[in-house]
Amino acid sequence: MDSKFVPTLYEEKLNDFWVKRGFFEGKVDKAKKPFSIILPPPNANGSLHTGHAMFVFEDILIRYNKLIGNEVLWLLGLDHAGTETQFVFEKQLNKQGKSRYDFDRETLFKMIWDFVMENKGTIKSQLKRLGFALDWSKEKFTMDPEIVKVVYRTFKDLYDKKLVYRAYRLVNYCTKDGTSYSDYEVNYEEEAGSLYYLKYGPFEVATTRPETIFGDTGVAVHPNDKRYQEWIGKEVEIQGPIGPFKVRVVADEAVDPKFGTGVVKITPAHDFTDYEISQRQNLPLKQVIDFRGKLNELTGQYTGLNVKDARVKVGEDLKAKGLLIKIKEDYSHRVGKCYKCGRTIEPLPKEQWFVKIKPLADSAKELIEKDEVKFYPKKYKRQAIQLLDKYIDWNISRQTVWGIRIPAYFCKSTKQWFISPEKPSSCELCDKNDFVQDEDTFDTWFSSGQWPFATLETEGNEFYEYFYPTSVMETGHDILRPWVLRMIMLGSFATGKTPFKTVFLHGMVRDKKGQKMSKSKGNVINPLEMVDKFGADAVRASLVFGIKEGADVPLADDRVIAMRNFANKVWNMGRFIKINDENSLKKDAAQVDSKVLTQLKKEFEQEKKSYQKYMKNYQFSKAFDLIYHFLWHSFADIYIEKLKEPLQSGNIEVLNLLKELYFENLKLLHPYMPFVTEAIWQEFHGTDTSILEVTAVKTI
RNA sequence: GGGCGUAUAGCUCAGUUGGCUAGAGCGUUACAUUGACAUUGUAAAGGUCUCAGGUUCAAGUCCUGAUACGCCCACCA
Repeated sequence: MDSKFVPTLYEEKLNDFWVKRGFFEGKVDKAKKPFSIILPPPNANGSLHTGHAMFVFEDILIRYNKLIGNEVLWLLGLDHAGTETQFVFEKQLNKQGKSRYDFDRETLFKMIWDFVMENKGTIKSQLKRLGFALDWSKEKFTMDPEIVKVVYRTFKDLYDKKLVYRAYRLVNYCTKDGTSYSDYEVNYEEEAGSLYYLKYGPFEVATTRPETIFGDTGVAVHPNDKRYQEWIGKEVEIQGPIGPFKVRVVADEAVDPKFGTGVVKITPAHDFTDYEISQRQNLPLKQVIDFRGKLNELTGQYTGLNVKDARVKVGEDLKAKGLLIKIKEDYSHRVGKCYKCGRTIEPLPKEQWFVKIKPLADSAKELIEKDEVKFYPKKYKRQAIQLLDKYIDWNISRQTVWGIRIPAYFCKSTKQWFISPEKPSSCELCDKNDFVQDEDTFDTWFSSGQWPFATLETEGNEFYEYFYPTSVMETGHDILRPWVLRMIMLGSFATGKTPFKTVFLHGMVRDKKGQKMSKSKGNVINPLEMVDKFGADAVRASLVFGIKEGADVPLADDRVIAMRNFANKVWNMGRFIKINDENSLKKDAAQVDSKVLTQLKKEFEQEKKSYQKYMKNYQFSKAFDLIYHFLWHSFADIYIEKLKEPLQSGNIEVLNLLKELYFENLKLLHPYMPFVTEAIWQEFHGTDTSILEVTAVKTI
């Protein structure tokens, strides 16, 4: 054995060896207990980032379960990541001075498809470099035809059970990306604006958006506000920039009588609160801003102006007409921004497909409350329930080309929608064939929300029955709501079962100072560079060592170096034992105090017991800490030192005990540091053997 | 405004149902060793465990309150 463990000499070789031996190809084996994890599919639009390195927790679980003799499956998959990917791709196009409008739908789709296929390869090789024991023989992609079939089936089932409906309502629309988004793809930011106080018929109102005045269809006051009782229910005439118009005065609880004058102008088409009021009060909806973010033909001379310019112009013109009372400058308020491009989100009315959430959320809640799905760390159970309580209907339509096209067909003669995986041959109502397919694609989360059962189904019924529900869903706590909860909702809807028995949520990877990584801060670390420098074992272990489960973890050189040193220490323990193993048996060997051996055995038994307990409770950091301290500061620093002389003089009892306990510890350590442990194993037992072979494992 | 979380050594973090003479990694200091390992060993310095009350024989650990920071949710015309 070398005097140092050099990761680069082993990593690729061992990875190939594991794949070749098929250790992690999931098979139906009724004699064994199944243990399955579905990899949260990385977005196939770039390369691996530090967050993906946290999948190490899944690898620990998979390797541990393999070692204790379970049949494991860690299913590899990738996500097409609809709007995300299209956004990334369009940025590339823009660099070449082009835009998505330069291409027709089919061409654009094909271009993105090629782009994604290229990235898929990159990501897979990166996952492999981290030593992840995925089942490389069964790769899934969210746009695989078999997956799409399942997604279509779920959509139809939801529709048939009245849990999908089409509605014309306000959506979050990004006029730059040209698509609507769901509610939490909008980030609210504090922004300084101007608050305009307007003369508004008999009232005075305050607004940050005077340009929406053309879409006003009502004016609201609080029902108990004594100042305005006489007006409620009446129609009043308002002087506007392009002449007078009439609105109805309504009384609504949503109005805060203490804010401003206690009077609100209602623009149902361009403000969410106003939209809700209009629904309650039966006020008409009048769209005056189009999907490019410009004022439309209902705004007279303002037609074609973008929102920002129109705001200033309308303000000026109202002032000229004596309708502007005052402007409060530097008025700080919160504005919705597109989470991708940062542009202000425009609430616009649009016809879209929605999932009715309440029944789905209720059944998901029940599963969680009954612990059919368990959460680690435990605090997320309560958080999950709270989030489910607040879930609102889910807009699943996206106006992007890249995605799974919604299988909905509109019959132009009957004006009816039909849900069907393929274009219907004729209309059920009119017998004509006059269909047009919905242009939109599904929200990515609609397909990834079906991931566990959809992927397993494509492997056949027996396979599905064996591995579903999966054992653990391990992912970042940031996608509890958009992904984990949706999987529970859609999974239980489609299969009648929870898609996974346990949820384990890890924290975020930070830089060495504990700061969030971001391109603008320039503190982004590429995990693969760390692997190049220090080895995969070291990078993996550094993400686990000394960090409470679920907490954020700093990815820092000194932490990785410490783990590289540990790997080397373990290697050298083996080297020392091996050197003496080759000396072997002498008759005049030095004797040893048997108490030392008893003490060593006892310490090991305790270590093993605690290890098992920690692994069972998902306390990965503690289990690792245990091995770290036992191996380094007991086994090496105390026992090897104490037993050095007997060992070197050929005491076979000592040699055998040290060997046995050392190998046992390699097994315990293997889930955390697969490469160094396997490399050592092979140094002792030959390169055609593996620590992963069940025959090698007797005592964990 | 609602919810959650965190405050422990210079830095990054552990500390399970209260028993701690409070630990680890990195850093610092001294010494040792090229004898499995300098990616090493031995030892040392360094903490009124954010603050104020309370429960208890006993509190970093439980309760109440305060302060600071972080996250999630709702979103103000």
